[in-house]
Amino acid sequence: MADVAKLAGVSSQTVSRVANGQAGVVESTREQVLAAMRELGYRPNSAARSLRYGRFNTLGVILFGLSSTGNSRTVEAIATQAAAEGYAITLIPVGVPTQDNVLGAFTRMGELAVDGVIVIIEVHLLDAATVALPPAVHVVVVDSDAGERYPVVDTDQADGARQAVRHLLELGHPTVWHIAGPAESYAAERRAQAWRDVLEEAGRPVPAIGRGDWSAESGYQAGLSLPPSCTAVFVANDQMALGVLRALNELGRSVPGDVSVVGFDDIADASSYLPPLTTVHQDFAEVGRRCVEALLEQISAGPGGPGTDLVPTHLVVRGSTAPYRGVG
Amino acid sequence: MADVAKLAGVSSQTVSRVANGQAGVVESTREQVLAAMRELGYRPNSAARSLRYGRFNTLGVILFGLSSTGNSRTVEAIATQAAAEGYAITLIPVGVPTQDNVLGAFTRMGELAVDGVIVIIEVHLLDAATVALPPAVHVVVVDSDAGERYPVVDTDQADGARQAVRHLLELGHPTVWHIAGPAESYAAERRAQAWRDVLEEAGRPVPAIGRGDWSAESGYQAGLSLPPSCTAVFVANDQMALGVLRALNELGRSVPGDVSVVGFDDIADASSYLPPLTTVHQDFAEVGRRCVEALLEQISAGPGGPGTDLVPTHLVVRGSTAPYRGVG
DNA sequence: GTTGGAAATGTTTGCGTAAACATGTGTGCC
DNA sequence: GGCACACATGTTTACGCAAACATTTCCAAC
Repeated sequence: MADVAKLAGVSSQTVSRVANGQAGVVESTREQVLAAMRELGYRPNSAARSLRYGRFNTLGVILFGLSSTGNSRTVEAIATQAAAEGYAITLIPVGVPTQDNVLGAFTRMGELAVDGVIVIIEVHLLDAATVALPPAVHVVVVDSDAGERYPVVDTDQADGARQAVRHLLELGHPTVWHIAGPAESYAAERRAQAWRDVLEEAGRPVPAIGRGDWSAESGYQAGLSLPPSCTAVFVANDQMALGVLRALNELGRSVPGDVSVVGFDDIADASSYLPPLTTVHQDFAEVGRRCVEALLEQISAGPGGPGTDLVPTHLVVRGSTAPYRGVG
Repeated sequence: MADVAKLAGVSSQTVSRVANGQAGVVESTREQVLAAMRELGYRPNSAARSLRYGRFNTLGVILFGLSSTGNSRTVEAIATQAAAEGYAITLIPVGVPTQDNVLGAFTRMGELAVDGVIVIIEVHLLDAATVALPPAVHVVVVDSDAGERYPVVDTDQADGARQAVRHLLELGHPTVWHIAGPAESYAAERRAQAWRDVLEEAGRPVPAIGRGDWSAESGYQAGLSLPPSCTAVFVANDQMALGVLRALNELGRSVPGDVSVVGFDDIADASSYLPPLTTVHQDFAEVGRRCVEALLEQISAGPGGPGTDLVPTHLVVRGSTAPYRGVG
């Protein structure tokens, strides 16, 4: 900056004024400064800026993996929204979700140049990590049950699951099987709980639950274990549903002729499955948007109380569900 | 820091030494300082650190979208590798790939606190943006043809495509159709070129090319246009291949009985398609790893020359390809 | 011609950190 | 006992920027 000032024949303060577009600089001076900036390839040092202002204009995102589920779409929405608000996004991936790793991520985040943190992570791991999170850091949690400690933005998992199960019951199926996500996942548990609730409310038998790890392969394995009496399955995400479709195909049971299948997420590919998958649409973009909003609100206005902001879901009916016509 | 120093009854310099784990601090003093740090919830200000050191320990990643193809896996690998090296990742998403937006991203990146930039973006858009990128910023490009200006890390697209097409020819198919990605994509063009080359070398007819936009839906559309004479298709990515499988299913042609299909990417779901997809495996993690390595090398040792670092691919044979048995 | 005041520009200062240098404080050796 | 030397700790300074305050310049009104 000093070099620019010297070349333009002005003080560094004037350079600063020009750089920030402040008023009170005469046009001719401004021109000279801009010319000098160009000549020297000057760009402001954001570290010094941050130091001066006490803010980084950066948000941190702690997450497990981008490959899984809709995480990547949420992150993308967060990044887009943050960019629109003049913030950058810093990613802290936690490879294997051990407690140590999560603690490490929080510690690292504490040392990072961020004004706030969005946590996309299962909360039981968060418990232990809470201690490590500096109290001054603002936090918003996605998809978790931290409602008592932090603001939470979440998809309305329970409602989506209810819609899915009711849809199958309305088609006449005597009951609905369920292939859940990992037991450690709060989202998986809520979907499973809603499934159970609807069945019990309707006075239907509650079949044994299946489990997968969100991957198509695990859905395939779980699908192979479905009994012949099963005519309707609610699968906790689309990728596992893909595996279930494959399993049913190998078992010689047609979808939706013999078995109806509903997924969850409405990923882009779901409409191209064989058959196109009936599934629960999640608005990942909206979740990301609200996260950023809530976090910025918190940063500017101080910590808002905990609480949960639910983003609605809706069922998308495609070709994988059909009326009940008896056990094949 | 000053508060910590006062509480511990030492100078701020000693606090600094403790914080950085430097030698030359007696155990008892160190204990006191650490205690004071804990009590005050002290955490070092990274802006000041960056200002002092002239480095940010942050890498920027410019990209289109995380939802597409293997981008998210590459980004994840980049983030993981960077974290291992003590660097954080800042994401700069470019929503719609217009030239303006790309320029904007580069400008923003120039103002951001990053030591280097990894660009995951088509290079024809990069051309215009090059001007805007400050010369002092280190750059590594992924999956593009910037080989003459920047170091490039890339999957060996051409070799992967060759393996795919040769596999189909070896199965006895008279020729191989191709459904390519968007024409603007360099990766898509290289895969298409390799497909054409292999057919021409083998003296086979080169059918008209199909096109999609990488999405399953576009693959479905392209798949519907395949002529009855087609017995083998090489699809430029797995998601489009999923759409092709659906199209062939609707057309009443069996895979692999009537038509063999090969994809590209080997995404996790591909093994659960109906039938499980034969595809070209890309090592996204390795690409991410090498990117970070190359960039850090550049940062520490000065600009390495341009050039391309190719990550090998290999064919994974599953259930979607079978020997030729005449036109169904 | 002087004076007042607004506008343009310059100077000082501090943000939090760590390198470089300066100052203690003790230990061992002659 | 005195001296040298190693080691622990304190003081000064600069990193790049911008707020706060200080100064200069210029014009208008009398």
